[in-house]
Amino acid sequence: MNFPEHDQEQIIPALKVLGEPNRLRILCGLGLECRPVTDIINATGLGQTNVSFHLRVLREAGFVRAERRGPFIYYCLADPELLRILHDLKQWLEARQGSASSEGRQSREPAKRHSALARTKEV
Amino acid sequence: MNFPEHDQEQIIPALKVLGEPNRLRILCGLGLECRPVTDIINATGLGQTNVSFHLRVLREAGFVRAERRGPFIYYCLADPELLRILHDLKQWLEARQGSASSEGRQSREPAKRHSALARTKEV
DNA sequence: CACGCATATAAAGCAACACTCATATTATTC
DNA sequence: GAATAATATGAGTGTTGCTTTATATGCGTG
Repeated sequence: MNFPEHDQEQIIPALKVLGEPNRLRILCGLGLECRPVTDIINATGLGQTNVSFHLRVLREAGFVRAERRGPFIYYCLADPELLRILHDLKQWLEARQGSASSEGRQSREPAKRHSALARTKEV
Repeated sequence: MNFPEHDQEQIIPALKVLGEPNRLRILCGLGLECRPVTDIINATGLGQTNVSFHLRVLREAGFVRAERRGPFIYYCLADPELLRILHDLKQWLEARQGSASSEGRQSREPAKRHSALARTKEV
């Protein structure tokens, strides 16, 4: 599978939106039930203005829907299927956690002199 | 499906790493083939230092592997399966694009007086 | 229609992060 | 081992974006 730039540009805004802790918290906190903003404020402990800000971002990205009922505005997950995708990502990360031979740097092997034969080594 | 905070914290760093355009470009540009840094620099047109910076982030996040071959350091996708997950996300976004009744704001309906019956309306 | 509650918007402050410049490290070749 | 190529690291700068303070809008009730 390959991933042309056109497709990349399509998913980047979504990744940016999802990559913010408070925003993801709000999103996942919604679950399947619609909730008024006040509930979200209480559940997260964030400021009203801040929640409103993040909800706007989530709304404009199409992750949540908003509908007014009387004086309240209820927010809902636009499509619970999104959680499945996030779940897939989590699974993948967990799976990699075990098999990651070198998690970034190191490889504290005895340096293994460059013998012109063993020309490949992890960094 | 629900998504506890513990799981959220797990995927947020990954989302942050993937949500940066140049980084995603580097990652997807790798595809399945291992490439020396110079190739990446040429392919992307980014500065050497900048590419090196992003490669470090990708490496520490476990998205790419690095191995030295002589004077070059080759970078590889750690697991092509990741592209499948990104592809899923793209599919989901495309699917939503069509069905998104209100893409953020508006709903320019005739305001429909709050008749105590029709108490629900999109925002 | 004035008041109160629920939520949104605007503007300003501040922190995180991407990018660049200068320099260091590691490996190869002569 | 000095010179050169490939890549990494560190410090400084600018931008993006989260947060907050202040204010506005919309809806229900008396």
